Amino acid sequence: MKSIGEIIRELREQKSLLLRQVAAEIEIDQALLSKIERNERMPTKDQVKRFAKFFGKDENELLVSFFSDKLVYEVRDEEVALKAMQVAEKKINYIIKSKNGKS
Amino acid sequence: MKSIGEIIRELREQKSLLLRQVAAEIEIDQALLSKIERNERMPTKDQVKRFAKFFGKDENELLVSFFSDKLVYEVRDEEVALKAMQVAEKKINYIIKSKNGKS
DNA sequence: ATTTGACTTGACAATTAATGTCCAAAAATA
DNA sequence: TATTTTTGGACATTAATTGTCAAGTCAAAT
Repeated sequence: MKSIGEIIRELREQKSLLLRQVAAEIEIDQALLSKIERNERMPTKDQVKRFAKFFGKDENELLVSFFSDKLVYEVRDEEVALKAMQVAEKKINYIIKSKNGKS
Repeated sequence: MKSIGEIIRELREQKSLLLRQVAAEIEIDQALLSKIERNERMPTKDQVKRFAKFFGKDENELLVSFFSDKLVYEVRDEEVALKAMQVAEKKINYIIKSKNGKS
């Protein structure tokens, strides 16, 4: 249940790399990477893909962390957060069904 | 499983009101209301509250529709949409637990 | 104690995304 | 066809997010 930032930091530490080294690879400012790792800034989708590639991690796995963080962020301090999330899930399910199984 | 826009349109039609009449009450441009009803624009949270009050609907009920729409929108055409939503729900649950039951 | 290297912080700039407005065009209604 | 309602689209405005830079903190090493 880790945030995208925590995951990235762990991956970096596992490889004993410095912020500036990873930042250079991903082509972002090291201050920005620092903020991303501490969840002070969200990376972009494209950056997440680059992290996945660089660290040899499954892209979709990281994208799930990334998007779930964004979703949580959207309703973080709303009273109806959980309910909204549950309804959203149903809506997504419905959309997916319409897309595929027409029958 | 209706969108916030559809709900608002239905409420307006049930009362046989014109766009301009409701728009005036809510204090928004009627073109904007038209767009909101057709999901071409999202209302703001505050506008949703005003709709609820004006139509005599439960505020939280409308807010759930509103936020769930926003959540869906965030991941609408992502492959990992459903998975991300499920993980987000778990994260929300976790956050709620931390907030309350400290045990 | 000073220097060095890694990381963090904060103010600000730049970019991107969303909402809001106006007016003309379309559609519906009388 | 005249009138009224609704919609479309371009543009303005505002808000939110990401990105940058320079200075600051902290710890380890010397």
